[in-house]
This record gives sequence, C-alpha cells and structure tokens, in this order.
Amino acid sequence: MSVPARRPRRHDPGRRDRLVDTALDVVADQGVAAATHRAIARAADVPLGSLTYHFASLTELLAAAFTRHVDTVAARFDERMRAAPDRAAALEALVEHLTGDLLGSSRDLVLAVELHVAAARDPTLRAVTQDWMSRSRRSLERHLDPVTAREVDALVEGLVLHSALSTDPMTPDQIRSALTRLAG
Amino acid sequence: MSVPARRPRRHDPGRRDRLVDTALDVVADQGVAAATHRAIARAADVPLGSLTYHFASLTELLAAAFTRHVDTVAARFDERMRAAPDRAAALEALVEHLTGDLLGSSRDLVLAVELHVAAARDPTLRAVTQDWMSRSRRSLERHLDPVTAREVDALVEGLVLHSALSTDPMTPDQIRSALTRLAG
DNA sequence: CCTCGTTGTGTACGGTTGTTCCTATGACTG
DNA sequence: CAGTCATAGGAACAACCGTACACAACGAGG
Repeated sequence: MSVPARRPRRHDPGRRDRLVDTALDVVADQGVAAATHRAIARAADVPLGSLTYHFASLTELLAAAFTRHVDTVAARFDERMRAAPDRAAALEALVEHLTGDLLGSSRDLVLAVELHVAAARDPTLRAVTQDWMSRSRRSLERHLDPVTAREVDALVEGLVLHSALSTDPMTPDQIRSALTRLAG
Repeated sequence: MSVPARRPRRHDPGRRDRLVDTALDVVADQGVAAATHRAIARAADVPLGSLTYHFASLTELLAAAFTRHVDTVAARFDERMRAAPDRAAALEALVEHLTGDLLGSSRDLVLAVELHVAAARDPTLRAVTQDWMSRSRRSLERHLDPVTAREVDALVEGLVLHSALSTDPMTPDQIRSALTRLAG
C-alpha cells in the first residue's frame, strides 16, 4: 500500500518563476488549449490552489509565460543583429537565427504558432505578439531600411508558419535565397 | 409566462449543410476553442442532439467546415490565377486577392489563422491546411517557377498573419512592392 | 390505413474546467 | 520567544463540455 507520496515542500521561494517556466513547457508540448491549471500544476508538482494564489487567472499566467519567452527570443535575435558588422552579415545572421534557433528547435517554433493563435482572441496576449513584432522589426532596422525590414519580417513570419505546418520544410539554402531576393 | 419557443421544425433537409456553414460562422467570430456543440447548435437554432446525429464527432464537423472554406478560397484564387494572361497580371491579381478577398474581409483572415492553429494539433485538420498550401502553390505555379512560388506562398502567409495581428496593416502598395521584389 | 425505417429531439451522464475558500504551516518581526 | 501574516495545501463548487441514448414524429411502400 503506497502512501500517495508525501509532499514536504513548505516554503518554496521562486515557485512563481518555476510556474511560469512550467507553463511554457506545457504549452510547448501540449498546446495552449491543453495548458489548464491542473495540467500545469501536475507538471510543476504543486497543488492546484497554488496557481490561483500566484496568478489571478490562467490568462495572466499564460501572458507571463509568453512574455518571458518573447523576451528570450527577441533578446537573442537582437544580439545577433547587433553583432553583425554589415548588411550582408545581418542577412546571414538572420538565416542562422531562422534555421538554427527557430526552425531547429521545434519547441520555439511551436511556441511561436501557439502564441499567434492565442493572441488572435486574447487582447492581453495580442499585446505580447505586437511587442515581439516591433522588437523584431527594430532589430532588423539596425541594418535594413524600415520598409524592407517590415517585408522581411513578414516573410520570416510566413517561413516560420510554413515550416511548422509543412511536411517538407525549406532548406537553409532556400531560406537564404528568399531573404536575399527580398533584401539583398 | 413565456413558453420556451416551440420549435415546429421537423423534416429539415439540408440541415447538415447549414450546420457546416454555421460552424464556420461560429469559428470565425468566436474562435475554434469556442466552437462547441452547444454554441453551434444555438447559432443554427437546432437542438443539441442534432449535431451528433449528423456528425460523428465535433472534429468531424470542424473538418467539414474548414474543408468547405478552403475549397471556396482556393477555387477563387485559382480562378484569378487562371484568368491572368501573364506573370505581371498574375502578381497584380495576387495583390488583389490579398487586399480584397483576404485582408478585406476579416472573416477570411480570422478563419485562416484559426485553421492554422487548430491544424497544429489535430492531424485531421492538418491535412486540410496541407491541401490548401499545395493548391495555393499549384495556382501560383501557373505563372511562377516552383521555387519562387514557394517563396511567394510563404511571404503571403506571413503577410496574412501580420495583417491579422498588427495594429497598422500594410497598404496594398506596400504589399505589391514586397511581392514584386520577390517575384517581379 | 398501417407498418417500418429514417430523421429529429430532449435529457442525462461522467468528466474536466476555472475559481473560491478554509485550514495549516513556518519564516520573519518585535 | 510569541505572534503575525504571507505562503502552501487540498477539498468543494458551479459551469460547461462531448457524447450516448431512449423516445417522438414523420415519409414511404405495402
């Protein structure tokens, strides 16, 4: 007769942070529709009530999670753009960002799509995507004029979505060629 | 004391079709997450049991709805491409398709995003999006080489998504310019 | 007119959800 | 060392979900 696993975890500082990360994990591998209070609580191994204690609502928790993710990705991307000495290097860095960071890890890719979907309905989350888009464009504008930056940004968005949903993803060479045609 | 509205609607041929359309409406203005049996039944003004009578499951109903929508949009687009005499006209038709058909009616735009989201998790629906993408590419290939067609398709996808989520959508001129740069 | 099979209807069930609430705990403050 | 209060914990609730199912109403064929 196994006791249902005593849980001697009083005083858990940083639990709030951990919940945000766990929520992101759940969204990444089960989708935003499956990211319920209970699913996240189970994944983080905390009682259900803990979630509503730390976050007023599920939406608030998801917003915090997506915000953290966007911050990470946007900072990484801006770092790449900042490091590029010129336009050509920036384009190459963009290709690497796409093929390496985004398309390489299906996690980031899935999170991007899930965020877009959720944002379509939830104003709170829409603010997060808009922030992402504007930061992304600002990073691109380090080496591209605003008009081209916007076009490239849209193309990148489409490439990401296509890669997420298509059976035969584009190769890095194809991606480079498309970007070069648009901004080369 | 108002009687709860007698419903004298026995023998309603074509109800199955009407349910598909209504499901599409509900998805368009409340999102796929809100497209429940009950919501659709209410919108179509039919009893709840009618849905499970006509469709084995909710997924099957949604798949039928999205399939109908994709058929409509894809056929309309192919018609445009077929009517274009040359490459330049095709590009202009594409701009019109985007700014008129898709971006003009937020309904089509929202449906596209919802479908993509739902498809990310549901294999049945993924088949529908893949069908859409391949039909769209095939239409483009009437006037573009396959590589360019693919790039244009990805750009279009990104433009649609950006327009759906952004606060200041791109103008037709900006869209034409981006497409021309890529495929002109 | 009567039967029979198809179609339509209403209700009920088992399960899951977000959220609330009461209690218990233990780290900090005085 | 006593008391306080933010945090932790778990049970409970009402709402909603997809689906099943038994029954009612019809149209067609005899």
